[in-house]
Amino acid sequence: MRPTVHDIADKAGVSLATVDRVLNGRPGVRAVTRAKVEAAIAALGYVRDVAAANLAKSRIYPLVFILPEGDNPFMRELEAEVRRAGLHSAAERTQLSVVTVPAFDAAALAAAIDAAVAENVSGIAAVAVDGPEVFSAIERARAAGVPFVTLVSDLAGSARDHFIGVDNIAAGRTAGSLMGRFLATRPGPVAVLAGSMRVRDHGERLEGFLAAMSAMLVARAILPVLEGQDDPELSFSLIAECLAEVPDLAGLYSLGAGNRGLIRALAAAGRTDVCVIAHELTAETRAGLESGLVDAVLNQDAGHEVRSAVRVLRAKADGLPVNAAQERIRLDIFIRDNLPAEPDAVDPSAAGGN
Amino acid sequence: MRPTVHDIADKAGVSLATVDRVLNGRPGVRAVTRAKVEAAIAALGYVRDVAAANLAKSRIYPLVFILPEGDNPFMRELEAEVRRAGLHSAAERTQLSVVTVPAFDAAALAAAIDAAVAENVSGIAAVAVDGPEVFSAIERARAAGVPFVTLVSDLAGSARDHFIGVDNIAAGRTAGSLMGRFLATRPGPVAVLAGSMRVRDHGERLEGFLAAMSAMLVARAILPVLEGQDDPELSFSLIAECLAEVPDLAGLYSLGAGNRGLIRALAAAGRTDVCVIAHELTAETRAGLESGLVDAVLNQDAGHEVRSAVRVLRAKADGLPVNAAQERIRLDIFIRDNLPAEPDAVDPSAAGGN
DNA sequence: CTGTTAGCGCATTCAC
DNA sequence: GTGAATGCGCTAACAG
Repeated sequence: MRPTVHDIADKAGVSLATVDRVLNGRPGVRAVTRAKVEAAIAALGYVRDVAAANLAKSRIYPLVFILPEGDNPFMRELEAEVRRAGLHSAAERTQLSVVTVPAFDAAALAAAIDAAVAENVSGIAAVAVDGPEVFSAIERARAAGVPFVTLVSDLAGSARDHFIGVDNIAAGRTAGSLMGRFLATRPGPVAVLAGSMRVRDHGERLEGFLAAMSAMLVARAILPVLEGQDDPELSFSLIAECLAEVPDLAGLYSLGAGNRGLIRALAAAGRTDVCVIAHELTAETRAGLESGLVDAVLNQDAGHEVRSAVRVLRAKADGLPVNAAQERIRLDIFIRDNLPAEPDAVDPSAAGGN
Repeated sequence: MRPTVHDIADKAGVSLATVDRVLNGRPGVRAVTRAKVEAAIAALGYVRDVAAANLAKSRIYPLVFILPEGDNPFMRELEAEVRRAGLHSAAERTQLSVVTVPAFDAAALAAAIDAAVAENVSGIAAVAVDGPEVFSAIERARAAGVPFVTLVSDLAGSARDHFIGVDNIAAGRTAGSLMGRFLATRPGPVAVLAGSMRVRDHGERLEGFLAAMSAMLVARAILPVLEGQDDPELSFSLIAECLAEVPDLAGLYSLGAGNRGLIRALAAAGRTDVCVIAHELTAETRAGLESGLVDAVLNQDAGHEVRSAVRVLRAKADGLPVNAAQERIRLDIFIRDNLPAEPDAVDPSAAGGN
């Protein structure tokens, strides 16, 4: 049987309470006593039974996810994953909630962060918008002792505890590399559709993409970036216009959302020959892959991200270390042939996750 | 607060023990009493606290993984992942062990299965070899009440409870599709290196690959399959010979192991122009991607597979349902640009996993 | 500073 | 058939 607190209490010749104090780094223990207990812990190779600990402290951790509102399918999927995780979050003694704010709006995000802090939550995860208000709001949260993680789009240099999302520069590079290989020697310029440069993920993806394209053997013109605000309508008109103006367009990299509009414009123009690479596997991009209109989709798994955020925030709330390697979010590549089965009805009894 | 067994006992006007009996489907309860309790459970929307339940029944579940021996890097990684999972398996009250048997040897596998059953384990996961001995051994295990899952390579039609691994036909199709796109209009035949047709995953990958290649616009000759027995030396000579005999070889699909030999042969011949697609991200294939010798690697995450196997076997042992959608193993595509960071030192404190 | 005690939600003897 | 009592490993009042 593996050692318990009792064993270490016996071995150290102290009481359970004292063991608990040193185990949890609480004050009120003489240095010598502490040393004895720590020696016993080490000697017995004790590891705390987290389940039992959680059971005993029937504390619950309210965690809030702040996401952009609107019909960005990936964000809605993220929201759905939070709700899904919420179904069996009781087991981890967390209580998940979602707050939505206008997209690309730093002031609104900052206000939502402050509100969450005022509500005394145990942790905040947010899709970061770049802006000074956001930086200071994050600082206030951390000053108030509230753990904070950025989700999907990072804000390096801020006070956030952790970033949960893919390496967006590598994502852009991957897109560029695939685009180059798929196009091979075929001539023609490449267009890029972004949402907004106010979120860093879009900027980083563009950076990686340009780097990879410029490293290709075949030099290729990259048209000026189109900013579609992640809006399907705006994206539709931007792409439609681009297709009309650039008849020899060879490739299209969509590094943000608004893909519904993009696909509609391509279909309307009957341009199945353009090599299209988009981000996030949603109903739209999946249909695009299946119909052949889209060639590859780069994806980050929303479910993984949500679960990772929960784990990290809980760890931070408890002052425990997080294993960075474990929490690294992978960049998935999907083509028509490795599409996962359609996600079917949610099963609340589901646990863990891969 | 969410309802507990006490609440339902009160509501139903019975004792804790009775509640527990109906909760766990144990006999010794009158139909009327059972109905009352079930009504209370439904009314309160009770859901069992699994952590507390596990704590109470301090039972442990010995699970055994049966893997092929030898220096197949993917199998060794699988083994390492089992040990890694074993470090924090105490939390799930499981005790993991690994048994290795000669590769592609149905009789040895069957014997190992029987031995595990004799040791009275709570569950078995094995990389299945095709053969009648294996079928009957699986049947004996199941007859003895021991849950059984196939890992990596399935044995559909057998008595196994579940298969944990990728859809290998889709994997082959993906390889074929990528190969076709990467080669584009470049002429030349394609070679296929397999391990052995005695494991179904290799057969299925081949099937998918051939299907995708034959669906390509550009017809292309596929050379007869080379069987390298997952052995680096044998694979080396087969590939070296092939490269010598087929100077215009355009592509090479390695659907099994032995990639160290393959890469060595390519490097020796200086054939960086051949489009190479291989399986499993190991030190060899990673180096191949980085050096440009390998163009794409299809991967199944060994860590995910091990954790999935543990979850499924535990669920089966407890008679609980498994969420098939949750346990689906994805096929990862890696190219040079989306390679994950080198796995660093293992952190035993790590939990869960994505 | 340190120890005693009573739970957390559930499973399991053992009586009745 | 059913119920009372005890313990799983840990935390948290409350005493000393």
